[in-house]
Amino acid sequence: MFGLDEKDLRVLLIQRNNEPFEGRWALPGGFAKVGEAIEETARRELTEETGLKNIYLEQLYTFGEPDRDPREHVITIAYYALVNLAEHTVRPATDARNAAWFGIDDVPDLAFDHNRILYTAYHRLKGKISYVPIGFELLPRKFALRQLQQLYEKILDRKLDKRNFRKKILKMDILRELDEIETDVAHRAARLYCFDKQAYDRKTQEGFSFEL
Amino acid sequence: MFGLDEKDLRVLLIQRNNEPFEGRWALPGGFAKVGEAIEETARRELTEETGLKNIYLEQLYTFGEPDRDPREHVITIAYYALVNLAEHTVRPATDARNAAWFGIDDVPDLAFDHNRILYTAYHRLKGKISYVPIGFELLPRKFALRQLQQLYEKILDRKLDKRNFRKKILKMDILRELDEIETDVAHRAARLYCFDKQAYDRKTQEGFSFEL
DNA sequence: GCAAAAGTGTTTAATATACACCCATGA
DNA sequence: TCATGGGTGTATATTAAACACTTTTGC
Repeated sequence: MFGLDEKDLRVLLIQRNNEPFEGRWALPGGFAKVGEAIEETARRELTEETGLKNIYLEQLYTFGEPDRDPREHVITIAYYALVNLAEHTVRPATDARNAAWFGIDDVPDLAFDHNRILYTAYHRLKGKISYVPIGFELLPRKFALRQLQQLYEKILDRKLDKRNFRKKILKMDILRELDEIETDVAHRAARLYCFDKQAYDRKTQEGFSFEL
Repeated sequence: MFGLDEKDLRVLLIQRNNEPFEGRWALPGGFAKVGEAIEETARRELTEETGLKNIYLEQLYTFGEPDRDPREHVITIAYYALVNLAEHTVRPATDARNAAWFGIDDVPDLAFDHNRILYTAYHRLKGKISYVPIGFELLPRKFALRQLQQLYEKILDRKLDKRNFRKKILKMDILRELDEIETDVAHRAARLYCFDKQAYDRKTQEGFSFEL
């Protein structure tokens, strides 16, 4: 689960309170139930562990080496989720487990092969954000272009030119310019925009493809 | 499993001789063993059903809706494979099951949700072939540029300009020009090339990225 | 000699890149 | 009044697209 705050791309980790790897940080997750669609399992676990519903969720990859779990052969169908931290509060599970957001560059040694899973997810996010408009899932519904640009800069890990970035994204015609501006900023307030999914879907059907 | 002949992109199907869906065509596959890495399962099944080894194999997606299989809740971790039909002969499994190559546009109603799985695989192939050099897996080791172009035309399902295509692919410097030409063709023989994986890997490390 | 595909350059349009200043606002 | 980010345009370089003829070879 990825979230974005003013500074960093962050990942939600949960501290294990059972063996194996007791005390270690790990990705949130749990076991599937027979008769439950696997995406439902992912959503259920997500809600149980964070209280979040209706957020962006996508299957990542399935990990099935026999020694991933020291107890027995466990197959993990990994999903990743995107959430905007400004508008969703994570309410950790009731069962006393410690949950925390870690900056993507400050992630410790995790339980099992979770560092590898996380790396795979970050890699996917990095690749996908340039050709599918999923970045908006990490921002508040109404955002300034600066926020969008910083999001891309953080995830792609390189600087972008302000004028070129604005030109390109606005020319796509998939942002709706709102009659609102930022509040509570210590400088000139920026105009707010929101992602226009209808426009995006329509244009996509007509052959348009997002690219940044 | 995808293969390419002179005419078409083809898919290997196997006719079921057990319930459910007895007599229907289906994607090749089988059950995983506890203690076996899932990619190993895929490779083992591939070899058992076709005799093929050492071919390109990549995890596709995991399908886990509870009603996919009328008998019980089965989770399928789908892989797709690419093979060049000119240099590999498919030797169907010994157990009397019928196996055949179908043109991608002539695939019948398959067992289970296999049409959906196949569609997902085709979609992945179509998307991936433009930015990862996996197309070469479908061609003989030595090939003419015409063959490569036709491959792209078939998979992307649109015509490409001959001069522009050649310019672009040759400029990448990832093909090695061989001192050989085609034989047994009823017209002027074309120069043969092979994919230079070393060069590709080196250039990739230096920041190059394939795109067609 | 003819059918079939190989091989080859140039022009034009579109897109990407590089780059700097004035403006509005809150502290 | 100063610090901070908002907002804007142009020139240049790069890349993509469109387009047609001559050459080679086998039959």
